[in-house]
Amino acid sequence: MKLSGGVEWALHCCVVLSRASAPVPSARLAELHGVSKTYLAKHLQALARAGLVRAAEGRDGGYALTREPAAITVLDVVEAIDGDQPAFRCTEIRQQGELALPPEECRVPCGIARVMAEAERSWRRSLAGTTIADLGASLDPARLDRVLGRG
Amino acid sequence: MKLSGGVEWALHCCVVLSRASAPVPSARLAELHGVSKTYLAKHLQALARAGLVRAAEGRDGGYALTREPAAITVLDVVEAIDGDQPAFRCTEIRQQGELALPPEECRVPCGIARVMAEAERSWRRSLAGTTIADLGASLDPARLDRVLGRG
DNA sequence: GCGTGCATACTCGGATATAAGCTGTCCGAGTAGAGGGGG
DNA sequence: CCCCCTCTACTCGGACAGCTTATATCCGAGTATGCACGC
Repeated sequence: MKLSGGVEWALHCCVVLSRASAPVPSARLAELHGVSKTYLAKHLQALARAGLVRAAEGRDGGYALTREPAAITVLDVVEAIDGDQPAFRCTEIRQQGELALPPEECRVPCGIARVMAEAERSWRRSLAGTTIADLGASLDPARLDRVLGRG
Repeated sequence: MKLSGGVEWALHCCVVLSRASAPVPSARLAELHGVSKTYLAKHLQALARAGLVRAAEGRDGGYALTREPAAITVLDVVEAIDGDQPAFRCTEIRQQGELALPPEECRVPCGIARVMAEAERSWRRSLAGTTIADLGASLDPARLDRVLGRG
């Protein structure tokens, strides 16, 4: 199991945006973090599709958060980048092969699927317990504006 | 994020092995579940490398569990198939680019990495709370032996 | 009748092709702002 | 002095290759069993 590397980039970008006083272009965000500009742009598009950020076009445009940082959880960002499909997908093996169960015994979900789903719920609940505001608390807005202003 | 499809196969196989009275060949396990024989064999090798099952060679050989089913957790199987590396790997973005932090401020792990690691711990803890014995409770050993005996 | 040796068929194990998804890149469409000209 | 038009430069957005990883497969090495033979 591997999480897309873009998740880390997107989280750092959201933290920066939460403390920025004006929209920040995607190329600028890439420079701030030392990552690929074009590839980061792709992930920012995903954040925009999920409704977490809004793109301002034209000169002096860029990305900005659509909500208060305290209203955006880490889970929101992870799902925007990595998709909201569960990591484990039950293929109903219990109904296949020689050991197949009759359909009347398959009204309730497979026990294996239940365990995996419950674990993912724990994972999501944990991620939803931290917001962008929490992560951005240690970032000095003055320092950010100074770095952004020079650009 | 996507979990290897082999995890589901491996879990079902472990449940069968926990209720079987003799070693079961990999080809037989594949027929029981209606999946690819050769590919399942690959995953069973992974279980053997992890020490969860033991392969008996030669005629009437096959796979058997090495421990009591109650001593094998779902997490053990997941890590055997999918690897024990964390899904999120911090690349220390905070130390790269124009917004890089000085090394003396990076003694403690990055806040983002901490959140992701804690979520994975919750996920693993949940998976470790169920054993193969729990999953196999609903499988009738008599029926299994009947299906295996016909082979 | 019993022990031994052998042939056999069955098992696993690793090395090998194929497909999918993530990673990374490029160029075109659209827009907000700045500057110049006219009223 | 104010308003309007144009022009430019900058932004995003989707379409296009490269590469690592997961998926699926094949064939060879090794071994426990069953049988035949000799004692």
